[in-house]
Amino acid sequence: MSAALELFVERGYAATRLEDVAARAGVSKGTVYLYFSGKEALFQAVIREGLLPALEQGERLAAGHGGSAAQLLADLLRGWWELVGAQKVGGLPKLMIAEARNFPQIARFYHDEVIVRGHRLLGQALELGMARGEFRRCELEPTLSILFAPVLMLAVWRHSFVPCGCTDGPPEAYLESCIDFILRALAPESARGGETPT
Amino acid sequence: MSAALELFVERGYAATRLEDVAARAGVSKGTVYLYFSGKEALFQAVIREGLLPALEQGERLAAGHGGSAAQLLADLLRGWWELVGAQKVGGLPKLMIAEARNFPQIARFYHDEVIVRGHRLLGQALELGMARGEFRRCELEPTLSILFAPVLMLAVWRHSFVPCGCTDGPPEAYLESCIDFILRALAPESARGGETPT
Amino acid sequence: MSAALELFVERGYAATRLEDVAARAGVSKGTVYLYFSGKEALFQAVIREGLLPALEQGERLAAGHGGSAAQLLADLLRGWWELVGAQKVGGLPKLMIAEARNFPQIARFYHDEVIVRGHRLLGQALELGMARGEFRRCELEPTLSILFAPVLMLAVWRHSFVPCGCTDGPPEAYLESCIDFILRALAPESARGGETPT
Amino acid sequence: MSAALELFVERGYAATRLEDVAARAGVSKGTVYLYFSGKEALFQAVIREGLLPALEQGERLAAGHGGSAAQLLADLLRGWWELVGAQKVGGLPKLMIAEARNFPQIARFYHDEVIVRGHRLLGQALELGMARGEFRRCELEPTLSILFAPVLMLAVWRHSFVPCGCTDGPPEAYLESCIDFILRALAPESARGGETPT
DNA sequence: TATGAATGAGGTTTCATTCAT
DNA sequence: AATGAATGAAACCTCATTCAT
Repeated sequence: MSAALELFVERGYAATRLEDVAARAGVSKGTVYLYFSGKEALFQAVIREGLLPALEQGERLAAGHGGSAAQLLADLLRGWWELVGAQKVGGLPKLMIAEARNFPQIARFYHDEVIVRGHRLLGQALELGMARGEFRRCELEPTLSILFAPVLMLAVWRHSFVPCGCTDGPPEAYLESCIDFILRALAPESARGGETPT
Repeated sequence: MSAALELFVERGYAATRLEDVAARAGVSKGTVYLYFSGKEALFQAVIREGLLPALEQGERLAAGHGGSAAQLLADLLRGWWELVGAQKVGGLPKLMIAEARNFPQIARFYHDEVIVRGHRLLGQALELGMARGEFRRCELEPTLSILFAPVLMLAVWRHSFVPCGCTDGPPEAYLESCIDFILRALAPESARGGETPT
Repeated sequence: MSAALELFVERGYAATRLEDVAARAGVSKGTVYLYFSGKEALFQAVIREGLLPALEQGERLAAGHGGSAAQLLADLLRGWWELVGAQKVGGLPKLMIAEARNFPQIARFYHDEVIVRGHRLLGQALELGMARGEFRRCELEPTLSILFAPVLMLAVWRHSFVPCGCTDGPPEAYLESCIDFILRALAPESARGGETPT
Repeated sequence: MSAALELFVERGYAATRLEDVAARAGVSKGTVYLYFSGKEALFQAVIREGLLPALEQGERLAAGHGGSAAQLLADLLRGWWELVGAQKVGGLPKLMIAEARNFPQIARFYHDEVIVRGHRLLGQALELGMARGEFRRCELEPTLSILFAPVLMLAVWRHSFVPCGCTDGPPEAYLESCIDFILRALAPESARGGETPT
């Protein structure tokens, strides 16, 4: 499954040959069929079992957090990067983006069990911050999508343009820039001089 | 080429059959070979000729803009959405993310001619804002990647999860939330009460 | 389809490779898929279109017949042998016997459209003979199955044991022995001295 | 071997997976190879050891028979049905018909050791009847094939069309009809009024 | 210019067979 | 004696590509 994850992320579903997966896993082609009923089942397994452990760890982190909302938010983003973004499973977002329309069922699973659950996690930090007055009041849903987009894109980039030699895509060091950017955007209205002009 | 764009975006490169491209274009399979030497050449053409017109229009818009930097930035983002994100070419980012590693040459072209050039365009607005004191001072490159990520992700979403029935993906109205979010994050330091805590 | 018929009859469905069918037909493997959606569809076509023409001709023969019932019956059997048994389609009974359980739907089609219809044809001759007093009175259905069995077996033999060098399988001359045997068994009771002892 | 017999008869040689044979026999796949050197050897064993016991019993029955030739013939046919046709080995004729051309050596064995020997057995009854004047004089070989065809077909049918729901194929009750039919056809010429017309 | 029949390399999948345990 | 994980040859099927019309 680790070999399959790598190759699916590298090449996409259709361009990945089961024979290559087997070779990278150090077994023969037929052996793959002992454990997965076919290519699609292997894909499902890769998706389903890829991110759930990281999510659970994230939920534990949130539950045991004692600092400010800003710190919790920052820690969640840094934790996500360490546990997901910088790992092999960090390729899953790219993979799901690429294959969602070809596997709607799996896409819905990923949406419901990963994205929604991840938003719920970040949403707790956001609500906490708003309740405490650390953050300005804002709508939960669009804000969550927006604030997570840069760090998500960082992971997507690592598995698409970066390996092509386009190294000036988002460098990893910019994770801190993301966090800074996000926290500034969430700062309370009262602390600022004027409104945002359009 | 329009048919090819649609299908490549929907299904990815490998899963798109030339026969389907031909069928959607209303011609026969052989006819495709009269205009493109093969599948890869068709893919190249789709990528190369997809976004350049929109970029040029964006550059014209920037050149003739007379308002504030914030307005210019907002107009560029809105213009990108109207001309690119909401159009069929709005699927190109998803397509390039999915296929970059399979076509490194094309990825580099896309990076150099689309991404870098797009950043240069947005960068002008950013620099203008910093020079005028409308925006706080910040590093150009990470900030550009970060501020464009949410709206880029909006387009990517439209072509991956949204067609799978995951409708709570960012709706178009959230474009304005993006702009608001970005402008808040770019607001000058002096206008704010405290530093961003970590 | 002619090549497919030959090979299916020779080797059975599972042991026939599509590539061999293509080779015998003088085309390439892929060409088969232009005309049939797969192996099973090819099999269906072979069965469905194999015997119907011969049946129709048999029905025409019966309709225009003016001789005695015995002559009609004999002509039908001889005609069946010439048009079916001695031809390539004469392998279809063997094929259907071998594959019926693997393709129940096709078996039912064959039963309804070939066997039942064939029995109806022979049944006309039998009923005519009984009405005229040429044949003794007997139940239609078992008698039809019984009287057709020897000539059917002759065709089955030709495509199973005969090609294995078991040449003392029924030769074609034995068709006349069949007819003689059958007509004797159908002779009126009154013409005979005693009952059949058991 | 019992499991193999069932499955070979049901599905044919090629479509039978050794794994299914093992499963139906309640052992593992590897165990089959402890007793048979491979699939073909298993097939051979099934054929070779399937019908010989029944034949021997038939020969004993003939040796100890004291009744009329007609009674002997009828008893042989009834005995064959009970011991072979109605048993699992009754599927062997269908199996051999289907696979003869794929296994010519086995086909010749079956022909020499089963068919020829069976004909010899029936032939004794036929010769006895002709010598006694119970039966008309006729050529031995074609007559044997012809008279055995209906009851053979009954067994073949049981394993091909009947399991497909084509129940109006030869019902088993028709065994007696067969015997009646055969004995009528074998009745002496002198007992009949006229010749068989053609 | 446009077609579509034909091709064959290459993919997924099956399954007889082996062998260490 | 029995197992079952592993193998790889071979089958079915797809589809990019060609070419005569």
